[in-house]
Amino acid sequence: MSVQERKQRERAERERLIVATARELAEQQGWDAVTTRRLAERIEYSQPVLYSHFQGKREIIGAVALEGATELATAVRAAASAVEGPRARVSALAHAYLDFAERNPAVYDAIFQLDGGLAFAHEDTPAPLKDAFAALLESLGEVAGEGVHPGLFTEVFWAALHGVATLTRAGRLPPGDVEWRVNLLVDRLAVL
Amino acid sequence: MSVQERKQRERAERERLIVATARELAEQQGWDAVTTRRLAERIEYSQPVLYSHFQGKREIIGAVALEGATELATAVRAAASAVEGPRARVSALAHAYLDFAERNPAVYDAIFQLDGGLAFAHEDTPAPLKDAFAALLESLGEVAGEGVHPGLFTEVFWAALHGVATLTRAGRLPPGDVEWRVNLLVDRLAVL
DNA sequence: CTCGGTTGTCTAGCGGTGCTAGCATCAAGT
DNA sequence: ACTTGATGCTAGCACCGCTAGACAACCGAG
Repeated sequence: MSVQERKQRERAERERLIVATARELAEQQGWDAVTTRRLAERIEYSQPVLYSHFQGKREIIGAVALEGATELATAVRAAASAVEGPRARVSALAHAYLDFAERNPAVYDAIFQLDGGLAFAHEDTPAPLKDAFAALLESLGEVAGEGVHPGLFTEVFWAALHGVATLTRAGRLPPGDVEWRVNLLVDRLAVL
Repeated sequence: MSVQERKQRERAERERLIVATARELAEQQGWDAVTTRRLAERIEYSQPVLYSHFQGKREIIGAVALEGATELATAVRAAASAVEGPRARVSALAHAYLDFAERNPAVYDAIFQLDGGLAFAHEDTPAPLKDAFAALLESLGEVAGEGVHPGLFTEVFWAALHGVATLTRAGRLPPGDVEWRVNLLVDRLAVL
């Protein structure tokens, strides 16, 4: 028994190594550089080993996305709970969100831009993704305003943050003015 | 002279054919299906011909993006000028924008998601892109509110639309409720 | 302690990608 | 009519995601 357990442990360990290496490589050189060959070389195994853990590259991206979604949820909750009052909370949430996107661009892409084979907005959406949305909802639902469904309000506020995050990073919006943009979104969208 | 002119005309015609075919193929089967081989076969020339018109695939995507940006600007202006009053104008603009993104997903990606080698938010930004932003600014600048820079306001409003458009299409937001989302954005962000 | 069988990993290769070197062809200008 | 230059083609490079099949290492049974 113990032999099989050890092997299982080692296998799980190697799987974590694959995901961590893929993430590292993506952050360092972009997702284009994350090829199965390079990834295999970095973990010091041959290519087919990757396919004994994941169905394909898409599933590896998906694994990075789930890991990232968990961290995003944590970051958002931590920021929101660190301050008092709805205005400060929403503002802190927005900053935490944009900060995460800026500091982990590859992971953010894995979650929201790339095809990781993940389902969204269905009942079979993976838990980390649902939880990340829940983390937003916890703070944003409070400021939806009367007669506005908290979930729908959260979606719109989130979409606005997402737009700012992606357009900024893609060079479509000039950097800087983050503080200003967040203030505008919070002041106008949130009902305090 | 006339011979050279004819050749130049034919060459320009072929370039248009390449861009139109790339766009068509992308809309039909997605950008992944737009390979240089398939594209060459569709225009009934060999691959290297593509490279006598464009530096590479990226530049072809860029050409589709520029064409799309021009159309987007036109669509936005047409929608805005068709109605009276700031509220209706901004609402019409938002609908036109989201409509364009939904009906031309591949072109929208070429403009805003893919790497077409285009510069944004610099002085050497291609004219069609600057003009598309200008089209937004014309209507949105009016409702920025006092003390708020029209350009910065336009960027934020645009980012919100972009977020809604991309998240919806990627399945990250449930479809439907478009009317509702637009109303929320217009009512809260715009100062009427 | 040996021996089958299973389990795990690797080498090699398939069809595809973007891109290019170098050759053939054909038309224009002398 | 001949040369010359432009033009498009064939063939091939290095790389991609992915997989079949060979091979080695380890397990439990006798």
